[in-house]
Amino acid sequence: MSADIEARLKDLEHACRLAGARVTHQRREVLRAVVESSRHPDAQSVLRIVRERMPTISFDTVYRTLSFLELHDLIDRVQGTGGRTRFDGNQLAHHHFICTMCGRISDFTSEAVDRMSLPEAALKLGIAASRQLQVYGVCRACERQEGHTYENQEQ
Amino acid sequence: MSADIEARLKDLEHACRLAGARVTHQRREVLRAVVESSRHPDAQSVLRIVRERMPTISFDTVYRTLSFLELHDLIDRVQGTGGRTRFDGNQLAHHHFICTMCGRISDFTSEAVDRMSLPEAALKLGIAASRQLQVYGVCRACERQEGHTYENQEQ
DNA sequence: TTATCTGCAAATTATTTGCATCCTG
DNA sequence: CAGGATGCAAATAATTTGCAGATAA
Repeated sequence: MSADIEARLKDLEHACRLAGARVTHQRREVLRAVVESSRHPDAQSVLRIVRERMPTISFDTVYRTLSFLELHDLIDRVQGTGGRTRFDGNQLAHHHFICTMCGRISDFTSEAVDRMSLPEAALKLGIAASRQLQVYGVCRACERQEGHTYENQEQ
Repeated sequence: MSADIEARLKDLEHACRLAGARVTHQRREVLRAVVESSRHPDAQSVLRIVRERMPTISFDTVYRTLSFLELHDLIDRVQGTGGRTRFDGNQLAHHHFICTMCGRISDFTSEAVDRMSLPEAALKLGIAASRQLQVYGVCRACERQEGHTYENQEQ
């Protein structure tokens, strides 16, 4: 899913131009970090990733930039299991598999879900704009771990 | 959705007995507040509601109790639009309509979603245990407001 | 009784903000 | 050059925790 980062940077430039905002290195790097990671990183992870290329960036700039990118529809804010807000750079329609053991969020697509008509009950509530299915379960990695619970990690 | 609160209080007693924990007034009232509200309240709202019947309850007890109830599968933790964690007392399979304007979360059910088979892509990620569809859009109330935007509330 | 809970206050953790300086356009 | 952006440090907001007294079983 590490998408076409160049195209996404173009989108950033476009959004900045439209907003009369500036295309800074920080904005580029934060966007790159979120888009290139398939882990749906939280602000702290984004800071860690961006610091590899730009050691001087600060935490508050990361927060400000993430909000800026979200405001201009370049990334989404999602919530996982833990307390921290996480960010999603995948702008294509997709759904989430959320591991209830490790908190990992993985993307998958489903035309069936995208296309299915919503029940009356939902239509009555308002005008729907988008939808996302969240599937909760145990991911492959944790599943393997779990099988060995009795050997290496009680509870 | 204000369900059968008596049955839910029985569940609480059962869970407490099982855990060797005590059935306190605070636990009863916090559970009642979450179950009887269809608004998916955050901790602050729960505090406000519970204080009507129990003026001395403190914020930290609310937090501790919400965690206790979640741990024993009596309520769920959900994330809405804002930053705060919200709680869901509806234990039946259901889905959410989330208003992107006011943040209101409303429940609806859908057998179609509950029963549909997941795509290969999702099955490959791990063992799915449950699923929930999140529909984002504008709720009826905000829809009405929006129509009058130009008259009463610019932006 | 007696181990568990609660309320209080203080501690953490996550996120936001004021301000002087810096950098993009 | 000039106004928006960054980095620093300090402020808020949300949530958690230690402890002594209160309470359910």
